[in-house]
Amino acid sequence: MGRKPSVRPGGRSARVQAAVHAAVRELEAEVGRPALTVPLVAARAGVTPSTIYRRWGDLQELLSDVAVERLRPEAPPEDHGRLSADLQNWAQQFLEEMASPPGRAYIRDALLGDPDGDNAGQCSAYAAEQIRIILARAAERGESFPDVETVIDRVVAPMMYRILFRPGNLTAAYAHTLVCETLDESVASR
Amino acid sequence: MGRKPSVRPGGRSARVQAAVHAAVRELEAEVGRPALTVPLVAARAGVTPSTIYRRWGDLQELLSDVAVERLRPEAPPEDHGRLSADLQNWAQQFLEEMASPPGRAYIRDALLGDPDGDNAGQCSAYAAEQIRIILARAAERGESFPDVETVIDRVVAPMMYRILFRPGNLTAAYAHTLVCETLDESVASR
DNA sequence: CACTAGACGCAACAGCTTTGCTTTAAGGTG
DNA sequence: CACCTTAAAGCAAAGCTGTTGCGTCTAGTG
Repeated sequence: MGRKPSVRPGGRSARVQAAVHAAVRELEAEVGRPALTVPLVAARAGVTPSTIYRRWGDLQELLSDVAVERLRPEAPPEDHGRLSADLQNWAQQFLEEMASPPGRAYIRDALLGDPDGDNAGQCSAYAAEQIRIILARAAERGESFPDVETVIDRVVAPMMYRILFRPGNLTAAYAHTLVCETLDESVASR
Repeated sequence: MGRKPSVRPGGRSARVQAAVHAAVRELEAEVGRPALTVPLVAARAGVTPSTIYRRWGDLQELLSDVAVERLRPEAPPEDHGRLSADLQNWAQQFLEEMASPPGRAYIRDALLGDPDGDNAGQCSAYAAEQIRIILARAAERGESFPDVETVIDRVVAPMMYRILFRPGNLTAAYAHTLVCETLDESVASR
């Protein structure tokens, strides 16, 4: 890849990057995603279109970048004192966020303009990190707990699959069930 | 939506649809996906570009249609006489097909030009149907078996999640483990 | 302080996409 | 079977997007 993060961190390039990202977010809110075009974004950002084409390649890759940024969790998961509560809470928030129309749009964007699957990997890493934190807390408390991969396979993956491939029918109860099943088994296996 | 399947089934429309789909497949093999353009496809299909734009909207939606067609299973899953063998076999074939570079490309295309998530739903339905057949056979044999949703959550979803979000590291052994865990539990729960 | 290299601006061009209008053909009706 | 209605395809022109070569500028370097 070697395009996006290798930007000459402090200076003109950084300003351009920030201006373009900001322009995308503004215009997305103003005119809607389908009406976005590279020249439009460029004009808003005070940049020439060719700059965007050279740095990002096309609109999809740019949107992919912005989407990943938006999918980054802003804070570590809340601490409710118990693994089950932590995980239930996190899973339900995650589902709510990701299953909402804007959430879906971001996921799709992140996946789409992403030839190397780098941005998608980033999204997955965000979720994994949040889960790691939750499980680390459980470890400190002396609770038994599953490993990160198991939680991803049993909780995150099913939710994502449904979000992407089966629009509709996504309830908090579904997340609840997934977490319960995962934890029951992890306890049983000890 | 009301664009694709509502075509006036028999006649010119159908011929055009077939010609365009065929043109996409041919050109995809000849010049590669990134070089595909609407005018190019139109020329090969013996159609004017505006026809494609009016019927499909843009190249992505057209590719999405073609991709879904390619992801449709050609035959019912093989019968190996035992649920575990049937499911193991199917899961490994599925993973191999979907995780391959062309498989990934089709999945991405199918998801991409798909505003309503209609095509994605179709993909999911294909997999569900194959699983349903496998489980129905198990039922006939008197074996205990999980339900379709469970298999999707425990086997299909984790594979798809990894394919989409974590490029690399997809082995047949992974599919094997997923199936084993799913079946063990379903047996234990009886 | 001069130097090098990467990034942006500018401008022109090629090609895609859109759109109004016309023509064709499918399916229904008397 | 001929006619009528209507959806879809052809055509052509206009607008806009995406591409590329070249000159300029800024940021890091010796």
